[in-house]
Amino acid sequence: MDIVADLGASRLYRASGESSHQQPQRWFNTADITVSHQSNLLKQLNQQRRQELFCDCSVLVEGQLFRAHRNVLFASSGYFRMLLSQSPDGLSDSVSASFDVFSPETFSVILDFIYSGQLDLSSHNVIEVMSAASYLQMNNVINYCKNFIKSSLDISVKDEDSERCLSLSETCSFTSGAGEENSEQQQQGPSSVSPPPALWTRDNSRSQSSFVGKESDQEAVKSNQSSSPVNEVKTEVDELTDPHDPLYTLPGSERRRAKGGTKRKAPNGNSSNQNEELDIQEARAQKAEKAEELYASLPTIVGVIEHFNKDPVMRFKCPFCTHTVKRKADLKRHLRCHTGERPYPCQACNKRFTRLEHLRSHFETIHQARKLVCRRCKSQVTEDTGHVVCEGTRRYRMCTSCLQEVGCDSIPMDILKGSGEEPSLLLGVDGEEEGDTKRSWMVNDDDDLAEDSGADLIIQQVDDSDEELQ
DNA sequence: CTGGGGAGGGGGCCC
DNA sequence: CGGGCCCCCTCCCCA
Repeated sequence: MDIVADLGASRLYRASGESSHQQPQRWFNTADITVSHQSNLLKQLNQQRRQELFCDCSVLVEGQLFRAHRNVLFASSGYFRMLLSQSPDGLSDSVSASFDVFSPETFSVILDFIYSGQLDLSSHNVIEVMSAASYLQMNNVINYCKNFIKSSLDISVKDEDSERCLSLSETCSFTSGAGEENSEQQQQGPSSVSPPPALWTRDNSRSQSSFVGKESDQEAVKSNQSSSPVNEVKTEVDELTDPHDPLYTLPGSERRRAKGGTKRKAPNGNSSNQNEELDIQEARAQKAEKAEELYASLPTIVGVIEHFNKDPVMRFKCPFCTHTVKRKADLKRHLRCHTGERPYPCQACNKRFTRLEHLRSHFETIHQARKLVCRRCKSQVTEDTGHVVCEGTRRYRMCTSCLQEVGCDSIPMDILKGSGEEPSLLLGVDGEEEGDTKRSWMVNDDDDLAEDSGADLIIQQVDDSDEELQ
């Protein structure tokens, strides 16, 4: 039976054994038969593996021996493909490959996937499986893990497709076809892998964000510089940089775009907005929780050895991308760009940051007018000559002459309503610091105004669950 | 349309 | 290991 059109939508087989240039006698669709055949074949192979029949290679993982078929491994893993093709006569029957970079349990999950198409993922093993898959260059497994993680983190699809929001199930099993991973699929990327239902569609649109482009570029460069098999696997960071917060947890470009697009969001007040806020907060809390879970479950296998000038250097590999860092703490910091976690909210404007230093910088620049530069003429000012101008929660300095030119009349003096208090620094519950339609202005000659007026930076690392609720 | 500046994000590394 | 600093990059806004 000759395959005429294989793997296409219509699997057409010729019943006769004629060569292709001859007229076919009859055609029939054998898609069902094919699926059934593949399934049976895989089942047979799996049985053989379990009974150690015809197993022609062995894999040693931390002392535990796994028997398998080299052709199956070859077909499933880029790593094994490389290994087997380097060896002149393939792997010998003796122990052929050994790994210490992941656990036997993890390899067992992957081997089961290779032989069954079933990937037994849980929140406890997903990172390790993903990292191992990265090492073994199994893009489809990586993609499933990414989807799994994404489904864990992507919990705020409340806008257009809230029904597709998925909470993290403790354990789930993704199913694919055979454990194949051909080069076509690698090139086609994630879209070529059948996604778990309802997990995929949304974020494909995000994959074109510029944030992703930036990182992808960087990673591409880095991976080119590395000879580590781990780093040869190009994963698409974007699917994981899954922002769910409408504003603050978006990756840079999108967030700014959203910020610019919705430019100055309306003051809070109506109930739908409040509900939305609550949703956002809830989503944030869940995201932070999942991020913590991820951090907690970070396995030691993220450590990889790279060689610089033949000196082995221990580095920690990001399970989401090809980036490696020297220190685990740096990896944790880096992971925030994947998890979207922003633990440092600005008390003045509620903007959130991934790092304390960014928050501090933002606060000093935006809310404390620390820059001794006239905003209008850009000239250097001193604490004495630079008058602090307040615009909403935003503060900056203007030199005396610019202030006179602009005229205090043109600067709407702030509506303090006689309270004598700083209006907009009262925890900025209006949200975005520039988001007020009713801008509050004031000129203050007190250089220490910011410090004295309750505008101190209150550093507060939150778990997202209960802050901003007041 | 374009270039400059501001703001934010991320990496490396020192303390 | 966390905090902090420096640097670089990107994006957006605005003149």
